Amino acid sequence: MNFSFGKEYKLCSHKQIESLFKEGKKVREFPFTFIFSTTEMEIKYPFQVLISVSKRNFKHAHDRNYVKRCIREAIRKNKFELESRLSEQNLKIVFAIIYTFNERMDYVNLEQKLIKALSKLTTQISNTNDKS
RNA sequence: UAGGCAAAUCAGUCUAUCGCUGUUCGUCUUCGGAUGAAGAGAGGAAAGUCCGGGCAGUAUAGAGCAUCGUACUUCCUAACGGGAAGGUCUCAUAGAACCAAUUUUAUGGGAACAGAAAGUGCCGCAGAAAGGAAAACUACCUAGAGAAGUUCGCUUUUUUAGGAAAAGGUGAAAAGGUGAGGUAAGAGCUCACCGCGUUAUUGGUGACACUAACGGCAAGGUAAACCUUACGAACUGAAAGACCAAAUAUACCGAGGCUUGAGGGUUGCUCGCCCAAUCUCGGAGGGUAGGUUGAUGGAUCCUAUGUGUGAAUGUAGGACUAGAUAAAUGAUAGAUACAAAGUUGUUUAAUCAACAAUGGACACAGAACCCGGCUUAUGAUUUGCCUUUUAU
RNA sequence: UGGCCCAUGGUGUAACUGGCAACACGUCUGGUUUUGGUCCAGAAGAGUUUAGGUUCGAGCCCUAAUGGGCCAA
Repeated sequence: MNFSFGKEYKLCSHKQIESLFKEGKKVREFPFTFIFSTTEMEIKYPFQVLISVSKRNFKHAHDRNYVKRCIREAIRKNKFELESRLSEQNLKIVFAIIYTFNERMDYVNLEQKLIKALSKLTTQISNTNDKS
């Protein structure tokens, strides 16, 4: 299994981000908010992700960096279910993770929450895809 | 034991698993990359953005005014509002000179510390009077007039004119202080000592200091009020700038202009100067939204040594490649060094001490062109000084 | 990255050259009313975001910090 989580997974395109926030669908699962949409862009892996931690909730840069690191780490470990499901349906998506809580969490705690949230996201994606 | 001040040091280390961003080398390649190995990867404040400089672009024809900043002296520095050494003033504590005023010694702290005899403003309430010194509420003195008492000497009191600025009272502040003489009463009116000012000698690079003579004492405070004086400041800011690639609209509307100068630039203004015709300004629109560079070896750090009181600096030797860009150093598990408390054991009649084991903390905080400072945040250890409390 | 501004009762705002921190709404008490509202009378509630400094005296002047907001790109 490949645990790597490099630059290819990062959503960097300005246009994509703008359209994502305009047209994307929201899924809420405390303490995260997901915004996702499908894409026709040529990307290597089934998804690209954007992680956002608000300056409003964390004043200091080191706190924001810590939370982002933890989220990255958690996704890196738990991306397979999402990846496999997407490749089954031959879908490519981009999504943003927004951390909406205003306190730091332990990594263990955060990972559990994220797993739960990711599973919710996967079902949502497949649902919307079925409808369309 | 706790706190404060000053100075110094460190900001854990190792292993395993899975990862992140560059670099070098090898292999493969559809030349886009892929993959393996090696090695590198946040700070003392990276922070605040409070100053200064480098660097870059524009300008360079300047002058005056305005604006902003700095302000004891000398030095350090690329530069500074930073630092060093010194001077002066001031505060606290303790002591000395008989009280006071004032002076002085020791220790420790603080100072935005140029000018208030260039000018203007302000100084509420209180107070007679708050700025050219001025005035008489209580109280003092002299002279005139009146009243009452009388032992006919005078005493008390009212009022008028003057003297004086000493006492009381007001205030943050009433302008030299203490003592003596002097006087109707008083007063630097005079004298002694102290303080203050001016001038001069001497010492010091200088801020200033010492001494002497003279002045009789003016010149209240406020410049973190305007201001004056001296010195300094061209503007912009790496999202600067340079290059490559991609894309498009030398189109449309309005105003103005053609060397007799529209307009633009030059700091805010004035003058002056410069540029200026397929042009300038405004409007409404179209396209792009990538990459490379700038950009990490430097006013760098360490050691030795010379110069200097010191900040610094000369010489010699050695050391050092973070370079991300929706923004990299992480997560999990374990071990371990060092500090304190605690627990257990040994020793002991018991406690202390000693020894051994166990146990056991990481605060503040994340580079964004780079440096020098300042400020603020903060864990631990060591040294020195000061203060408080408790115990002996 | 660079630049600018603000902070005053529970809320929204005043306070001029430094000289007793004011107003409205709200709150509380009493009155009027059968009761509530309206109305009338009265009261409480702040030491001006924090810490220093200048000054006789600071909301105002100066310095530093804290929090909040805005602009350029």
